[in-house]
Amino acid sequence: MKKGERRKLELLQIAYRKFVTAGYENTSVEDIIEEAGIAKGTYYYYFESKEQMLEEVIGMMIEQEAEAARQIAGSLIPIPQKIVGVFASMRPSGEENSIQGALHKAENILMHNKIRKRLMDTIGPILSGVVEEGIAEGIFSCDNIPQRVRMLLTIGGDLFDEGQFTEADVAVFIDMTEKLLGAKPGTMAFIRDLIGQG
Amino acid sequence: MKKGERRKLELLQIAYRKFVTAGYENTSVEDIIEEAGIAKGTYYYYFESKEQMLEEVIGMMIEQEAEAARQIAGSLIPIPQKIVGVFASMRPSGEENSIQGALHKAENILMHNKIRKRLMDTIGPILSGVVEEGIAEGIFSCDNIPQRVRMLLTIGGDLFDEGQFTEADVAVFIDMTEKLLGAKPGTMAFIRDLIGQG
Amino acid sequence: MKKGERRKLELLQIAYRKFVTAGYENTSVEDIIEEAGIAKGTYYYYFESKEQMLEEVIGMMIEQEAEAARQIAGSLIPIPQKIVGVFASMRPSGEENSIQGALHKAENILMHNKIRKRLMDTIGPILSGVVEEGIAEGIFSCDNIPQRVRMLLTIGGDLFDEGQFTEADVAVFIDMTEKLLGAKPGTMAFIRDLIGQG
Amino acid sequence: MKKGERRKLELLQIAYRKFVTAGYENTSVEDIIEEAGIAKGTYYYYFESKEQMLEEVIGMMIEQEAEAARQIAGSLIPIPQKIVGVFASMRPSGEENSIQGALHKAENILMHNKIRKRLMDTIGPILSGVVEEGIAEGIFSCDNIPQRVRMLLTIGGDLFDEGQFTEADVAVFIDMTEKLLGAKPGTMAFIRDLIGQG
DNA sequence: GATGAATGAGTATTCATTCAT
DNA sequence: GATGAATGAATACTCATTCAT
Repeated sequence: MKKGERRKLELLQIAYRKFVTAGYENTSVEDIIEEAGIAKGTYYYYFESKEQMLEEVIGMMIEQEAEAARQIAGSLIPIPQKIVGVFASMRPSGEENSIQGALHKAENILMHNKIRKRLMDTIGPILSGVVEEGIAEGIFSCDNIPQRVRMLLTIGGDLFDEGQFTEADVAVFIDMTEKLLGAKPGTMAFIRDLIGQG
Repeated sequence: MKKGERRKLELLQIAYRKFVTAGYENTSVEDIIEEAGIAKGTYYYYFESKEQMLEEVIGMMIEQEAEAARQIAGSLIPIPQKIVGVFASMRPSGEENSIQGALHKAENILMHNKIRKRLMDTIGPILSGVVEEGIAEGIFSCDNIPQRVRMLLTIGGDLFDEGQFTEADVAVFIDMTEKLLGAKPGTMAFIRDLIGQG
Repeated sequence: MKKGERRKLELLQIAYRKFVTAGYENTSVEDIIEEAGIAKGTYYYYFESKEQMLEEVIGMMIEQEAEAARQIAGSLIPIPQKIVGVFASMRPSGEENSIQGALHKAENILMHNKIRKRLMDTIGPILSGVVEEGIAEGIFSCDNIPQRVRMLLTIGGDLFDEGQFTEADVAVFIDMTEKLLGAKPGTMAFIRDLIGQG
Repeated sequence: MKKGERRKLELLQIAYRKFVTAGYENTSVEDIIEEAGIAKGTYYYYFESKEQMLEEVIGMMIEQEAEAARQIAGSLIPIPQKIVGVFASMRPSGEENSIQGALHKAENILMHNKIRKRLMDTIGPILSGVVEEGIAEGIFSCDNIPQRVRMLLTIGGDLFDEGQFTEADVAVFIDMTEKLLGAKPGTMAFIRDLIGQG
């Protein structure tokens, strides 16, 4: 990695943290360069505009999550577990948990939505692949896979992103997943055990 | 209606149109008063701030849609039709159709999200009532009604609000609705006929 | 007192409290009428402008303090005590003590200065009278009485208005007062006992 | 001096003149940048806010006057002349005389007071030093020097800042200064000759 | 005496972006 | 690669005052 690339990456990471903490709109270019210790001009040497930087920041995030999802999809664990694993890969892990909360503050809707959309495009196909695999194995049985996957992702996002869901929510989600994919009742029941924190 | 009230209503309507057309953030107070032909001071005589005005604008919209939904829920049409009707009441009608498209431009996410949330709180209970009625009549059969209704609304919003959906989307939506509510296959099939425009 | 007069007085008192608490500039006409429970128009029925109201408020305060000073000057207590008494009459009493602190907040300089000036014009002559009386009695001995009184008031104001003064301040003040008025050393020493709180 | 520094200084000087002529509150940022021929953004590149600029303007003034006072205090002229010289250093000189008048217009109280306070803190110690020197030489004789100096400055400010004082004022001021510092009568009498303009 | 709707001039501040060096 | 001085459009909000009713 060249020197310039490293600096760009550093800027992206600083920006990511700021965007996600304070919101894209509330983070000024000034804020970013101040923390990075560089001059205004330097910033615009690396990025065309603030908005374009946002796209790169999001691209970086997405790529990480997509990579994790692909790993899971390609692994040897049971299909239902893969489904859940792919979902989980979309959720910020560890220390970023606090960040996730911030992602839902009113000021972050713009970023949140952009992420949502691109996540749908990237994770969607991966998940569809898993479902197809499940159909081949006889675990699932359904048509219109992309459409069903989209619904799954939509509801999953709505439910789990907020970080606030009840047991009833989970129960209904399990029920719906099974029915949507045409799985035997109980196929996805193990989800309930995975989700403790709520 | 008193003189002041009429003017306030007029301002709300102008703002509504602007917010929805150009986005909340891209509409300046200046824009609004210019069209209304009033002075800055007059604007602030009626509204504490631009943001508070947004809340009132949204409240106005919601109330209209909720009223329509209540009418439908209270009417004598078949339960499945009521479900669809309530959904339909959430969609802007007639001339506002062009507006609806705008509601999804990136600049409108803030407003869009505020509306979404409040719609969920207002329409949700009405829809739940209809589902309960359906259960009483033996048409539906399910538990955790509020959770299921929420999912229905989430997916419905995602699908239909954008104004872009395919036949496959509708097919899956019908399938999912029936399964989510525990209805006999075909119960909601008539939806397909209602939706022609896409 | 007619009805209108009573209302005007009430407004003056509300304004006085607000001006002195929050500062003249930070008190809007709105604030005043809100507390008084009257309409904008009514306010302007009683006062030409906000500034003119300030003059009336100050006039009211001054008149009260001047009256107290005149009483003391006309009483039968010893001359040195009269001097001190007149000084004391300028200081807000009792519950207004908290107010006095506020009178020195940056926001109140305008009002504070206006008061200072008018106090000088009103209390000055009264104090001069007392000094002349003291000269007649042989307690004091000096010329240019108004000038000396002015200095006394200036320093007294600077020292005591702030509410922050040390023993050394008082000692020097006593010394200076005696010398300025040509009194025997110790004549004003009793002041020290009067001032305990600081 | 770097390019940026020069421009900042230029802005400070323009602002100083405006503040002092028209008053701080009556001078808009617009007024300043218009005369400087720069853009809004440039102004805020150099100053965080208008208020912070005021602080810098005052700091600049104070530093000049303090420097003059220090020179006088460190020179070889007789002590009484030093006292007067230090006082004189506080008064704007030459062309700024017209400015001085303006400093007392009602609109300038805020600035005036800020200056007064900081002047007390800066000039006070210098003057105290001179008094101590005088005591060492046997010209003065007193305790509580800082307190006495403060009174001197307070009265001096009240008297001379306004630019309006009579012979009687000066006579009493001389008398008081001598007594306050414990000097022999006549020690400061030369002041009378220095002040001709009134 | 009293109302309250209407005015509109006035102002500080933000911030992404550019470009000569 | 890097700097940092300069830009200037954009904007929400305040408030004393007026006047028809």
